[in-house]
Amino acid sequence: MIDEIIAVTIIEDDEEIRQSLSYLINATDGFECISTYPDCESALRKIFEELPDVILMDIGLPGMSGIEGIKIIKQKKPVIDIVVLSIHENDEYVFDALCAGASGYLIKEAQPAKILDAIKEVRNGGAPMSTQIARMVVGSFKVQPSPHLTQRETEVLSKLCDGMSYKMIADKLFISEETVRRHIKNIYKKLEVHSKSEAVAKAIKQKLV
Amino acid sequence: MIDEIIAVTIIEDDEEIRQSLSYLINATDGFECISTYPDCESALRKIFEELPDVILMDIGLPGMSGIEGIKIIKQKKPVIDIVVLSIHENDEYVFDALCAGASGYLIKEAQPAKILDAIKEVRNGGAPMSTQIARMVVGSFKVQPSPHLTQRETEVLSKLCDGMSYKMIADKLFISEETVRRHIKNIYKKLEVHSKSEAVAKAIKQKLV
DNA sequence: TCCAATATCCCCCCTTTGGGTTATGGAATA
DNA sequence: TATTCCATAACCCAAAGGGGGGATATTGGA
Repeated sequence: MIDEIIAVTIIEDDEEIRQSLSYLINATDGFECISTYPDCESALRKIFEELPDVILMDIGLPGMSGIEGIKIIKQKKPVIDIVVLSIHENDEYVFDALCAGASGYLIKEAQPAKILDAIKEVRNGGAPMSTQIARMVVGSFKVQPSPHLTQRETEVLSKLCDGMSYKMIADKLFISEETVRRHIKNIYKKLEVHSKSEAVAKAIKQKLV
Repeated sequence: MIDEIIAVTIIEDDEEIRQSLSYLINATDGFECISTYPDCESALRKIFEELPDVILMDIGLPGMSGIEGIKIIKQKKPVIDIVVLSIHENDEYVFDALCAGASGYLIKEAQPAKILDAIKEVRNGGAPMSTQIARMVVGSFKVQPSPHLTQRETEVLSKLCDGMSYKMIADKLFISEETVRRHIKNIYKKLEVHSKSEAVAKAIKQKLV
């Protein structure tokens, strides 16, 4: 696996960047740039025959956005690893790109060696990212301190999130529907909400369940 | 900043690991291990006076779990960076640890140089992780293809997730409540759910909104 | 040109939910 | 020991939600 040549495709509208990346890749042992495209549309017509191992993908493309392109490629060929090339380190598109299926996220100013490392790393099952991006991603997991729910309340809330009605919850927990209502009233107070859907939304977003 | 010595605290129940890490850190320029603890309880009694820059934290501790410890430390002193040391690369606790506030996640078998790098990296705003872990984290963002909702339906669903009632949605979109009902019926069909809370839960989990 | 999808609206009927109030026994804690 | 918190339970009432019909207008393709 490590000995094999990694086939890379570049999708990038800036011709200079495209060519210098392509040159860099072809000049390095173990890498081959098998194709380059200035936009997603033209790339999508060909890459499913070419089947590169890794795609270096710009986000700010003319026509179809890189995000859309990633979605389509990953849906059709999930084995292709996609590494995003972005201009800014602190990019609002990071999460969109990862949600769409990108496995890595680099800034264009990254040194050539970093880019080659990233290609190798993504091929080995890693997720190459700049340090700032990694911290953003990790930071997105952090949950803010939430109001304290009792054990029973948490239990009830979790069943609410499963879509159960008061009656179903009552049966499941072997308590009366009235008690379920009581717990839910208390939950609403603590979460400062006034309906099931608000409670469910808050519970899921704040990972209360 | 870069010139300053990074103060490190180690929380780790295995004495051998604890001491060898401590030795490693103290033997390296730019690092100082200011304290070590075999469990969270004893650490929590002291670290808020010692104020280390970085804590290397084991997860599988006797008594209070590392996850709990991270929560408490980050709640009280968010500036302290916490890097988790775990035994297995493919650890089920990764997400719990990151949600609790950890900024990095390493395996204990990592080479000494990697550990020192990680401490430096986390101090520079990065999120040091092994490649497998990084891929897990990034992978958790990917959304699976979802049933197609029309633009109007997505709009209505998003307002449902905000906790709005049929009536409020109708007013907001300048349509009748009946039309809102109709859209919601169609949404339920497509999502295969039978209540607002189920729809909201599904929408948020699958990032439909 | 006609069909399918979409967005809009209306009806009926019954269940579920949300907010208010009150009460009791047990456990924890101050 | 006294007090507070928790889980349990009941009642009332008005509003909201959910499932079943059916109807009309627009739009964009096949």
